[in-house]
Amino acid sequence: MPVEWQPVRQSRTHELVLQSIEERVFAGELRAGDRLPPERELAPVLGVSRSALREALRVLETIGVLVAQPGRGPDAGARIVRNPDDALGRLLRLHFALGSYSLEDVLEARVVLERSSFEAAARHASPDDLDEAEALVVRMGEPDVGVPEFNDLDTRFHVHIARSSGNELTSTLTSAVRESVRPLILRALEEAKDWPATAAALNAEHAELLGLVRAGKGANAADLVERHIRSLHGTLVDEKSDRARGDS
Amino acid sequence: MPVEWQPVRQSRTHELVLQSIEERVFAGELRAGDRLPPERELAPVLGVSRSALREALRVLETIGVLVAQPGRGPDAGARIVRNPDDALGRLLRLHFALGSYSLEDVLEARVVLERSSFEAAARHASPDDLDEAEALVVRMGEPDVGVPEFNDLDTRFHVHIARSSGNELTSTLTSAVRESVRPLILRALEEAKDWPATAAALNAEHAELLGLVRAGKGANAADLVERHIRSLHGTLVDEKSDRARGDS
DNA sequence: CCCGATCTTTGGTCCGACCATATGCGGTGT
DNA sequence: ACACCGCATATGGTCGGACCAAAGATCGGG
Repeated sequence: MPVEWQPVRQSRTHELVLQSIEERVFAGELRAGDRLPPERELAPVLGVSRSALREALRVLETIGVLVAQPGRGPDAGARIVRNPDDALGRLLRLHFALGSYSLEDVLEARVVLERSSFEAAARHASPDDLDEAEALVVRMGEPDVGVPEFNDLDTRFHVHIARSSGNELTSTLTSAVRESVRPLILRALEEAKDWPATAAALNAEHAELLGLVRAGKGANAADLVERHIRSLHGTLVDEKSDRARGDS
Repeated sequence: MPVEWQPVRQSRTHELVLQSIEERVFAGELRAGDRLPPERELAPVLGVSRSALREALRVLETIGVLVAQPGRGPDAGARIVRNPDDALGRLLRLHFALGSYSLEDVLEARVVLERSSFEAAARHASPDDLDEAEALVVRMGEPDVGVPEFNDLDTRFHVHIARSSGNELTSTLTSAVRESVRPLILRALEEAKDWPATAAALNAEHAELLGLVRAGKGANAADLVERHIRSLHGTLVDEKSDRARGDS
């Protein structure tokens, strides 16, 4: 009796439909790019109403496994896709907002994931990847960048490095985790005392990071990105407690 | 022109509803435990049909942010909750099945996450946590455990350590990533030549891991869990290529 | 042969009804 | 007074049918 009892509640037909479609995915019968039959055909085949079917499809859509387009032609209808990033991002954002994760948890996760990303990027990144990252750093270094754009570029820099590490999963996770704290970072940057100096300091680290990756010094890059992230999150924690005091 | 254009397509009312509810969550107006108004009340307030509202609620439910129960009383209705684990697990399982992530990606992610988990657990785990982990290892060591139960206990051991690391986010990620390859590991174990020997070997490592965590030797535990995971995934890769040859 | 109006397919929405479930209330018998 | 049984009610879940909107397909006219 090691496992706790858990509610059996089945009934809900849209879950059965979901299960049925999932099985096809697991069995490899449904692959990315495949089209599902039109709702009006599939529903009676499965023996459910169109509403129930639609709720199952909506679930698959939020998971990033399906997209639907009205109209006619090869691109219309419900298609199986692989787009986990938005789904994961939304999931983490909401749960972070609900307090499922503390800021410290996010910090540690970022450190762990991005250390790995930078280490792998130092080995696997292609010249094109590095050039693109370079362009982001250059843009961030220009004096006219506002806070929102800087935040956007910063996110893209970190995510881009993760992407060029060659690991889709960790890059997706990195992107999602970074996204989940984006509003916090944005507000922290907005309230920085001396914005140009802050931006310059942050971007100097970006340039150094990129240099280390380019030189193949993965271990050094990992250490630096850990410091980079920890210092930024340090200001966030202060910010958060400030706000807590202010709100109370 | 740094950012790519992206489709504007709004229209879909259930997405607007979703956005509206999300905003309340981000603003802190909706917190875990809160109840939403009944669908029949909320829909007209938002100016949408009940179906559209329901599809939005379904999205929130699959994200693990909402649960709904029929009936009457304080537990009935739609409630905000924090249950990211199932949602994340399903997401990764499906995307892994669709080939969004390679087995190597999952391997690296597991290594990175679990190294961190074991290192943190060596510092933060409570005696109760360790005792529970101990019970799992003991059970895994008994000779009558079948493959499915062993796989289940193994999963729970790794997830339990992650939980006791004190980091909700990495433990959720660990659990989800481990879940996504569960069927593969299950099949690999089932096809092991000498199952009792395999189980004993694996569990010896579990016992050693637990000992290191108990002794506070986080770095050693991290190294060992990395070897532990890599060796297991090594058999998985073989298994997968075997199957690829067989299926072709 | 090209262009535009119209048709057809397909997802998106709405409405109204009914079903299933679980609580709350009230009546009834002891 | 208390226990039990059954009905009312609130709530999510499902169903069926209708209509709307988008976008390629089709066909007719120039």
